[in-house]
Amino acid sequence: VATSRGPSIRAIPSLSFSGVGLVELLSDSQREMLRSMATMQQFTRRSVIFKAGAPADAIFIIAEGVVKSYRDLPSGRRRIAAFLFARDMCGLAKGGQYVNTAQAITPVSVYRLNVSTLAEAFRRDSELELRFLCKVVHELREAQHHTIIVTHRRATARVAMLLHMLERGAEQTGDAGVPIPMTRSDIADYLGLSLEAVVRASRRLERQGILAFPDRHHAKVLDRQRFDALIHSS
Amino acid sequence: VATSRGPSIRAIPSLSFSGVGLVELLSDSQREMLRSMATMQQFTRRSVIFKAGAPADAIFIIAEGVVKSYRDLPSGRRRIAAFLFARDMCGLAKGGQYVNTAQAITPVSVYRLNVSTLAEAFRRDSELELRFLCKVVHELREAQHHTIIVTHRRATARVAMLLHMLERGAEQTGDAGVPIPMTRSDIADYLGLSLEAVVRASRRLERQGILAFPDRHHAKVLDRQRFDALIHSS
DNA sequence: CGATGACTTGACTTCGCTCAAAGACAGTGG
DNA sequence: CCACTGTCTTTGAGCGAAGTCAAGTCATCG
Repeated sequence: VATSRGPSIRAIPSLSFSGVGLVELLSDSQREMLRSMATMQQFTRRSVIFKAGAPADAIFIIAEGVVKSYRDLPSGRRRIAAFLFARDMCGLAKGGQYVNTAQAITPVSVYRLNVSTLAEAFRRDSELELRFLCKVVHELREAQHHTIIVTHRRATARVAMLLHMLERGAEQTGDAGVPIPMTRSDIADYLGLSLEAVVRASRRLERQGILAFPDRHHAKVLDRQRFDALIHSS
Repeated sequence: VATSRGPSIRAIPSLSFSGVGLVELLSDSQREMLRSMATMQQFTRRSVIFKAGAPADAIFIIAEGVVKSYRDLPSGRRRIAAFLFARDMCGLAKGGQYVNTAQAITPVSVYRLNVSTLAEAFRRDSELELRFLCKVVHELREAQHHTIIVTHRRATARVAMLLHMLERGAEQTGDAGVPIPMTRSDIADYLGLSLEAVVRASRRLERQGILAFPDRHHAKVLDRQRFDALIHSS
C-alpha cells in the first residue's frame, strides 16, 4: 500500500491555482527521508498516544486508523478539537507541552517524528518545511470551519456537517454508507451538543428521509438535495 | 516606535521551554529584510483590506490598528473568525483565494508581503520560514480556543472570555479599563450570539458587580476572582 | 448468560433567539 | 454651536430548541 513508501500528509494547498482538492504534499524522496527519521508505533483502540501537558518531544503522522484530539475542561466537559485520519498530523504544542490529548478510536499506526530531528531536517530542506507549513495552514482552515459548524444553532445541521466531513474523508463508501468510527458521545463532544441532542437529530434526519442509519456505525445519504441544503444552510 | 524597525510578528512559541508568553519571533535583521520586501498600506475605519474569494497574492502583517477577519454565510449571518491586532498576520488562503474577508475596525496600517516574494525568501532563509510556521501554529491554537469559547452555553462566560482576550492583547490598560475597539454586533458575530444576548450578558456582568462598562468601548474588571472563575468555567 | 458500555426515549427546565420599539451617540452640514 | 440623521445600543415579551435528569433498551464481550 501507499504507506509502505513512508509517511504521507495530505492537504488542500493554499496557493496552487490548479486543483483545489486534497493532494499529497510530500515527494517520494521526502517520504523516504522522513521514514528514515521516524519510528513506527501501534496503538490499540482507546489507548492514549499523548497526553495534554506532557513534554512535546515528537509529532505524529497517522499511517492508519482514526484518532481524536481533545481537551478536558474544568467543568468535566470534553471538547474534541478534531478527528484525525490517515495522512493527518498531530502533536500541536505550546511552550514545549502538548495542548490536547490524542487517543485512538480504532487501532492506529503512526510515524513518530522527533521534533528536534524534524527541525534539523527543515534547516537542510526548506522545501520540506514549506509542505509542513502548508499542512498547518490547512489545519487552521479546518479549525475555523469547525468553529462555524459549532456556532450553527440547529443540531440537525451540525450532525449533517459532521457526516459530510466523514463522507469526504472516507477512502471508499461501502454499500452500507459512510462509516462512522466514533461513538455518539464523541460526536457530541465534537459538535458541542449533548449526547441526547445528537441522537435526536440523527433520528429526525432519518424520519425526514434525508439519511438512513443501517447500524450505529454507518450512515447513508438518501436525499442528497436536502442533505446539501442542510450543509450549506450555515 | 517598534514599527520603525520593520514588520513584527508575535506568538507563543510551540517548543521553547523557557517563557511561555508572547514573544517577538523575528530578529532585527529578518525584520529589516521583510521591510525591504514589503509595501506599506493605510486603511481607514471600515475599509476592506481583502475580500474572500479574491486572488490571494499577498499576506499582511498588521503594524497598527485592529482588523476583523470574517465570512458571510448564505443565511445572511456573519461569522468573525478572528480579531487581529498589531503584530498579527492575515491572508489565509485556499487554492489561491482568500477564505475570509478582512476589514479595518480602526484606522489600520499594514505591511503587504507578496506571497511569491515571501516564498522566495523562505527558500533562502529556512529560519525565517520556521518563525512563520510558529506563528501559524499559534493561530491554529487560537482557532481551537475560539471553538471552545463558542461551545460554551452561557453568554456571560463567552463575553467574559472575549474581554479576557482583549485584556491580554491590550498594550496598556488605561484608567477606564480595557479598550473594546469593536462594536457589540462584531462581538456577537465572533461569539456566535445575537447582538441582544451580548448586551444582556454585559448588563448581567455589570449588575453582578463583576465588571463595569464606563462607556461602550471600555470595560473594567471589578471582581477578579469571579471574573477568572467565569473564564475557567469552560 | 450476565455484565458493562453504548444508545434511545420521555418529561421538564432553561437560555438564547426573534421581533419590536425606544434610547444614546457621532459625524455632518447648516 | 446645534439640530439632523444614520448607526449603534438598550430593553421587553414570547417562543423554540437544546440541556438536564431519569428510565429504560440494545449490543458486545468475557
